[in-house]
Formats: sequence, C-alpha cells, structure tokens
Amino acid sequence: MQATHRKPSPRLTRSVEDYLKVIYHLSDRDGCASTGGIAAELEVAAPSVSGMLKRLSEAELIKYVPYRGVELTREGRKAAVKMVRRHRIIELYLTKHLDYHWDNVHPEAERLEHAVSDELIEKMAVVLGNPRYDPHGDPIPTAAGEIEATDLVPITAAMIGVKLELRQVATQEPDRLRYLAEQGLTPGVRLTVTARQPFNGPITLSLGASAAKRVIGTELANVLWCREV
Amino acid sequence: MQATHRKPSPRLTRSVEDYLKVIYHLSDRDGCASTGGIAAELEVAAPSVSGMLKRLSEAELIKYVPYRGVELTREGRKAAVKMVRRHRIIELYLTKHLDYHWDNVHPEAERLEHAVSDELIEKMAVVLGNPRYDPHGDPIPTAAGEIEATDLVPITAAMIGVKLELRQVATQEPDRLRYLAEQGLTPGVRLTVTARQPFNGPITLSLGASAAKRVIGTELANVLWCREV
DNA sequence: GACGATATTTAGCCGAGACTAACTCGTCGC
DNA sequence: GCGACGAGTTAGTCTCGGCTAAATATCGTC
Repeated sequence: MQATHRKPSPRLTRSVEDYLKVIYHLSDRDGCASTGGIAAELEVAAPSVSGMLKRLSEAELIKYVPYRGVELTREGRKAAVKMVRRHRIIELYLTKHLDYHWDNVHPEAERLEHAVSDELIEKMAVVLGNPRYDPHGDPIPTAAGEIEATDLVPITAAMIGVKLELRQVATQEPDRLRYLAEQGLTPGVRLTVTARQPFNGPITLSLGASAAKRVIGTELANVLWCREV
Repeated sequence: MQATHRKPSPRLTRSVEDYLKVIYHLSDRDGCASTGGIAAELEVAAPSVSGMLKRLSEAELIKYVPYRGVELTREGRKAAVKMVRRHRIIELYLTKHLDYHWDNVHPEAERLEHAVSDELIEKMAVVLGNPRYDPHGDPIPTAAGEIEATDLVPITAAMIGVKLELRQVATQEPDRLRYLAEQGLTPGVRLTVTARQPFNGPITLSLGASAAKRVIGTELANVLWCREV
C-alpha cells in the first residue's frame, strides 16, 4: 500500500548510482547483469554486490531473483539513464570548454556525475546546444529519459567496399583513444573496409576524402562501430 | 617516527573536507573553532563533532585539546585552503560561464568542490584568467595555498564622508544577495556613508557615480565590507 | 569557594557499504 | 541422474559518520 503512489526522490547515494549505471550498461551489452559482472565492473568483491542487490531490491530499483539475475525496474532504469545523461553531457562539456580530450575526460566525469544538480546539467546542455552525442559518439539521453536506439555494426562485421560512417568508439582506455585519434579514427569520419585478413587478422581501411589507408588489428577494430551511409 | 617525512595524500573524505573548511572559516572569523560552532555550521549533533575531531587529530590535521578548542595543523590548513580555492573558483566559473548568479551558486559549488580534480580547477582558473576574487568579493587562494590578507572594515564601522569601495559581501543567503544586487550593492561599487542613525539605526549611503541614496539596516550593513580608496 | 548553567565528551547504538571465510545453488559432463 | 565445479549467497566483521542519553568539565555568579 505504500509503494505505488509517489516518489519523493530522497537522493540516491553515490554507490547506488554507480550500481544502477553498471547494471544498465551490462544489461544493455549482454542482455543481463550478473553478480560477478557487476563486481568486476565496480571492482568490489562479489558479496558486496549481493548485499547491495538486496538493498536495491527493497528500494524497488531492481527486480532481483537470487542466483538468477537482476533487472532494472522502471524507476531504476530512469535513475540509470539520468546518470548516463549526466556523464555524457559532462564529458562533452569538459572537452568543448575546459580543454579535456576524449582520452582523459572519463574519470573526471565519473566523479562529477554524482555531484552535479539537474539544474547544472541542463545549463550545460543549453550551452552545448542540446547535443545528441558525446565525444565518443555515444548518444546522450534526453532530459525526459529517452535514448536513441543505436543500430550500428562493429567494423569487424562490415562488408568490404561499403561506405561507412564511424559513429561510436567503444572504449575508455586513454592509450587506445589517443592512438585512434592519431590515426584519424574519430566519430563522424567516413571510411570503407578495403580488405580483411583471415583468422581474425588485421583490417584495412580507406579513410575519408583523402582515401588514406589504415591497417588495424581486430582487438582495436572491435571498438569501432559504424553505420552505412 | 612515521609521521614526519611524507604525505601520500590518500584523498580525504567528503566529511573530512567539510570539517576542515568549517574549522578554517570559524578560526578565521572568531579566532578559534568550538565544538558547538562546528556542529551548528555543519548541522550535525555535537557528539558527532567530538568523534570527528578525534579522528582528525589522529590524522594530524588538527591540534585538539578536549574541552579547550581546536586548531588546524599546517597540513590541515593546507587542505582547508585548497577547499576554499576550489569553492571560489567553481563559484566564479559557474557565474561567468554557466548562467549562475551570486545568489544561487553556493550550494552547487558546495557539492562540486568535493568531486573536482586539481586538474579541473586549474583548467577553470586558466579559462577565468587566474582570477583573484569570487563573485562575492572573497579572495581566491593561489594554487600554492597563499591567500590575500583582507584588511576591510564593515560599513557599519566606516567613518562618515570617507570614500569607500565595496569589496566583499559576506552572506550566502539568496534573498539578501538578490536584494543587495537590486540596490546596486555588489563588489567593486564606490560609496560613501552619508549618515548613520543612533542605536544601531539604519545607515544612509551615497552610491557610485550617480550618488544615488540608499538606506539599509545594520543587519544587512554588517555583511558589507569595504576599504578606503 | 561552591553552585548552577552551558558546553563538551563518553557510552552505546545504527545503517551503509566494504571485506573474508564458509556454505549452497545451478549446471555441465558423464 | 549424480558429482564436481564455479558462480552466488550467507555469516560475521570492520570503518565511517551519523544519532541519543548520560556523564563531566568549564565558567560565571554569588
């Protein structure tokens, strides 16, 4: 009788926000989130996760069947998407206005996202012109909580010869990001796969207007998501 | 033998940062910080303060004599001044670049100051041109931890007829700040006290180039700090 | 110099969120 | 259909930073 009619939003703790965000991302990627997966992502021990899942479940932010798995409730998803919006707006703001780069902005955003108010996020969004993508090409959810469904393929799965646009770079590792930027592989660039070696061998790309060649290994190629143009 | 030769800076908690900052401000204002004063400022119960003071003392961030009082150590003061720098840079940044105003910027800065990195603060400082004062006229400590000694008098203590510059507005209350701004009483403005009613009565000011008159009560006048020009 | 008012500390408690050690469930191989 | 193994949970502990109630110290007053 007390659970259905209101939400005073008593401000979630930093930890809770982190768990929700990770559950959201893992569900998105793998279809579900496991205790072990969450533990690995947050770098905590598995029993800590079990404990938190129980609390989140009581707060009705997740649906949790022990030994089975975990799923966000509507409210939990809302909170998670809000964190994603915060994170991506902050990343974009820092790169556009405060001399951060796509390879070092992640940790700063990771801390700020728990401290900013809704008001500040919306002010940043206004200054940025209500942007739709962050520096890595990830879509920014709207203030209402809607997020664009991405329909991208990893470059490793693209057909040879098809004209592609690089849309998303799915890694946070500074070294890789720096290397990719040096190679001109940033969101928005046009490219075509011109060759692919067998047995997960390197992929050859033809890049942009200059048609410059690039050869990259599959490990790196797997973080490059494209769409046909 | 373990205390004198290094400081790995294991990153203070949010609470510790808050306590140090409050102790710094109270010592600055009253000459010393009492348990009760700290408790009132942080809106926690007195025993919570006692407990924290013990911990801070063990961490050698304060010198603490039970029942007597508390004083920052060199290291504690350094940490406190760093928080002051953060707070004031953030306040100025938000007002200059993100459409905040001096009457609503304080709570936002209060949360952000615990989340930002040194790097972000220095980037903000660069964008702001290494500013020396925040929106309320408070001096911003340097990155090295030096803070300008202010030698100001409250307008209630100023002599009649002397030309003054309003330098600092020492309140955070939104209503008061809004009212003062409406009256044109913001840092930098020139003014002269033209009359003062007895028994802590209102003070009459002549303001800026226009010589406009303003009458304000002592309570408000006490937050206006000036220097002779 | 004793007394009462006020400030402060101690004692004991709680919840969040982490940990390790030990137990249990689910699943896969035979 | 039974075991074994790995993933997940329970049990028990810890620290931080709050709280209330009760004890104690300090200080101003007579």
